[in-house]
Amino acid sequence: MAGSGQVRRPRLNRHLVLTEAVAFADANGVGALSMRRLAQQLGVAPMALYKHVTSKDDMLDGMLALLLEDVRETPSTGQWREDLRRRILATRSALIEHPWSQEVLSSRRQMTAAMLDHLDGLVGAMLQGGLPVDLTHHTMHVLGNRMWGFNPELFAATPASDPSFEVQRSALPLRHRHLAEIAAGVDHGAIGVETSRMHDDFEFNFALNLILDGIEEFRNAD
Amino acid sequence: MAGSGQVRRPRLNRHLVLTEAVAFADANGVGALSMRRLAQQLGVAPMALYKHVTSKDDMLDGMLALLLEDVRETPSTGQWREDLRRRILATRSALIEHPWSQEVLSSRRQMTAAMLDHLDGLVGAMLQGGLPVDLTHHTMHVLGNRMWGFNPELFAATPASDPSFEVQRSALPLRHRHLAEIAAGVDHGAIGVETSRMHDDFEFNFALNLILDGIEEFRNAD
DNA sequence: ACCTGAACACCGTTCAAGT
DNA sequence: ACCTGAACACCGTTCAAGT
Repeated sequence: MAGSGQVRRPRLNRHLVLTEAVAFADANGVGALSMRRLAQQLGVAPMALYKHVTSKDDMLDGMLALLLEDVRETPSTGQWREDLRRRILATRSALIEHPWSQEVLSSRRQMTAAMLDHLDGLVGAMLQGGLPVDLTHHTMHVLGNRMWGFNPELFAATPASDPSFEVQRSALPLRHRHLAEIAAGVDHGAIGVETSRMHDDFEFNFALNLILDGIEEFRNAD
Repeated sequence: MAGSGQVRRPRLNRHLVLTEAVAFADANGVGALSMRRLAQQLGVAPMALYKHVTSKDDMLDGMLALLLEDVRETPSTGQWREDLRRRILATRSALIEHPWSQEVLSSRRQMTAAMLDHLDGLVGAMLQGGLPVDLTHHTMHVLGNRMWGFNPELFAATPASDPSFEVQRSALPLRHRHLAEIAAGVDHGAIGVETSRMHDDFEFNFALNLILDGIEEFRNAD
């Protein structure tokens, strides 16, 4: 007679765990999302989840990947501004539909494959639309915050001491050609902490001046 | 002989708790910051903290307020672009010096007094520099992400059902004149959920077009 | 007024065990 | 191959008590 949670239990798998986790976070917020509560909702012992997800962090990364998957299906028009606008608005819609995603995104310390795929799609839209490489690079920085809703510089700066840094860099051309292409523009030798900070500062000021100049023009046109 | 943690204990107070919490988060990240560990570092029982801080959330808000205090001291030049640039760069420096702040900011669901003070200072710099009210309003939205490092729309949208909404709104003119001034520009009757979403959408697209137009100009000038 | 100790209801994750 | 139960080392916060 106890009608608590799910009655059917259609055999767990990663996708089911992730979709259920997304639904739970949508309904109750990430703060309330715990492995134990999610397991209970799935009518399963807490440790059953760990067969399909290596940790809670892995689960959170998987949840974000789920959101970004939808965005990747945005069709291409061949015009970079229109393509870019559509993709960015699609990303924004996804993040707004799942308000917890912003908080989760800003707590991640590593770029996941899903995030890199997503960025690569954006860069691809610009390059295929004929935008020069250097301007494409700048544009990614200008738009960074506006897509994710947080500052990507903070985790683009993978410390050089991290051994996974070199692996990630060498793997770039294979999975993310477009990212590799704009990275080649700045990659003279190793990027130290100082250099990378200088680069970030440059990009930030570029974006800031762009915005301020635009506003000033509006003002003078009035 | 056990040299664990602090030896002196100069009587707890709110400021001491907050500065120590900031130092702890700087050193170990917010993930590692717990009431128990902070108490241990201060050489005090966990519950001693609760005399100076009402909850962990209150402590996190206090920590952010501490960072924003420094920014408020930015001197004024009378030129809105220069004043704005300085304040934004000062904010950014503060957030970068304390990397945990972005994550904490994006987990807050309410604007605190400290955040409103900060925004009010920015709006004040623009209005006093002669920028029209409506353009000042737009500029705040364009710059939103770039200051905080996340999208302020998400928590500017206080639900109308929240009783504290009206209180906050009526208290605005007293503490935050400049914010009240730009709010008056859109505040025709109550702002429902639909209207506020439409407004956010408009601001988002305004910012996006501004950036894209700026980039396009760079491209053509090449 | 300020701090303590024990307790409550939680966490993520391990390990050995079940089927 | 997939799931369970008990256990470990944690959480934030309450309450009654100490000084």
